[in-house]
Amino acid sequence: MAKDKKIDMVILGLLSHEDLTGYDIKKRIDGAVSFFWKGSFGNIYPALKDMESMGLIGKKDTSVGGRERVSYHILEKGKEQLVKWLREEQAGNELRYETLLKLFFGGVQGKDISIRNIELFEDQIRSNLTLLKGYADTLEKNLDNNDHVYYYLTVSFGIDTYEAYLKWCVKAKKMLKEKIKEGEIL
Amino acid sequence: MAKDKKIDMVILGLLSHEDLTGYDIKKRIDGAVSFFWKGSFGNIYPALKDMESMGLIGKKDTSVGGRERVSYHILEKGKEQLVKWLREEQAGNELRYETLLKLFFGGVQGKDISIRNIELFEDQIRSNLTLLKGYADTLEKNLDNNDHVYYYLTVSFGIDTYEAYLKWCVKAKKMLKEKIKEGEIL
DNA sequence: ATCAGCATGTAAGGCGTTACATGATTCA
DNA sequence: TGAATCATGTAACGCCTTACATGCTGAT
Repeated sequence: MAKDKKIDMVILGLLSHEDLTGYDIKKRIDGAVSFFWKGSFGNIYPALKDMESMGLIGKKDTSVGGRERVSYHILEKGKEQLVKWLREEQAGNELRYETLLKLFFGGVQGKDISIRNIELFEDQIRSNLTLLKGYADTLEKNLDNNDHVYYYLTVSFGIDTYEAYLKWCVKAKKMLKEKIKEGEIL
Repeated sequence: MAKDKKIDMVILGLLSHEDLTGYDIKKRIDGAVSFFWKGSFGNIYPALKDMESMGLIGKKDTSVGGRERVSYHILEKGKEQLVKWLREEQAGNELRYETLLKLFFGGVQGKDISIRNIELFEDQIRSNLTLLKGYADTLEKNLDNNDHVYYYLTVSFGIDTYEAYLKWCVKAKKMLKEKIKEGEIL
């Protein structure tokens, strides 16, 4: 009974679709997954090693010329663990919004800083939104592929929430401009 | 030049409003802040100790009877650090949505599990939403207090995004029911 | 020739969670 | 009397990030 480390689940999930190298896995995570999960090499390679030794995944040397390349594929035991995790009726959803933290404590200085922080957040969200819409366009084209439906749903979650964020930004800036009256310095 | 550990900023922010014990700080974080930031005793007490030794905050024994009690208050140097952080034009906003991770890999088994996971998410969001609306009601009553405006904005961020989540849940369940045709087992 | 991208990995350090350990007070 | 809440803290462990270290290949 392993401990269900989340990066393991991400890797198993990706490998359930196709064989991948550690480097590939990183690229996949940095793609459409990145807005709801992250991974790093220092994270991925050790996980790969562990799961291989536990018999969850298998490896194959796919080196080309002098360039080292190790591809991993999922094994039966790995698939079982993946499904077990999917069936568990609990999910740790966590957000850490430094922007909100700063806003929460915005009162300690002038409102300009808070407005500026919201604008920075807006910019960040807007560019993420563009990326997500790009993914959505591609996915929409073949929703007959079951897997694409699942991908599309996560992407549309991102789009919907980011759009809600942007609406909130407008409202928040307006409220700060109207409601905060300050005889402040700094 | 300290390292801007986020829990330090949370504590400095809270102490900028009122003197608090470690226990109080935990309670504050578990309140309206909890949906965008978390903290634990094993996190808070050491941070308090460090910041006291660095001269960012001061402590006072406020024991009552035999019950030990240490209250902390913010010092000038602590306030400077807080403001410095607020002015930094970058914010690490991170979400880790296990629900979305599970959905992303939903294709490896039947859609029922994915629908079930969305329903569980919905329940979780709905009860959080009720709490947030409670906070919002209280805060709305005196928005003449500048601090309350800031609190209100973070709470309304939560409400707006949670409402967007719920709308997405309806859409996602519908799409899974319509689009996924499976001759699958298990 | 050089730079970007492919490719693998380790090491140190940072941060946080969980569990443990202890004890007082208040209220039913 | 016992449970809940107040209150402080430590220790072990787990996980991840960052930086480092190395080397090949393909395109300009």
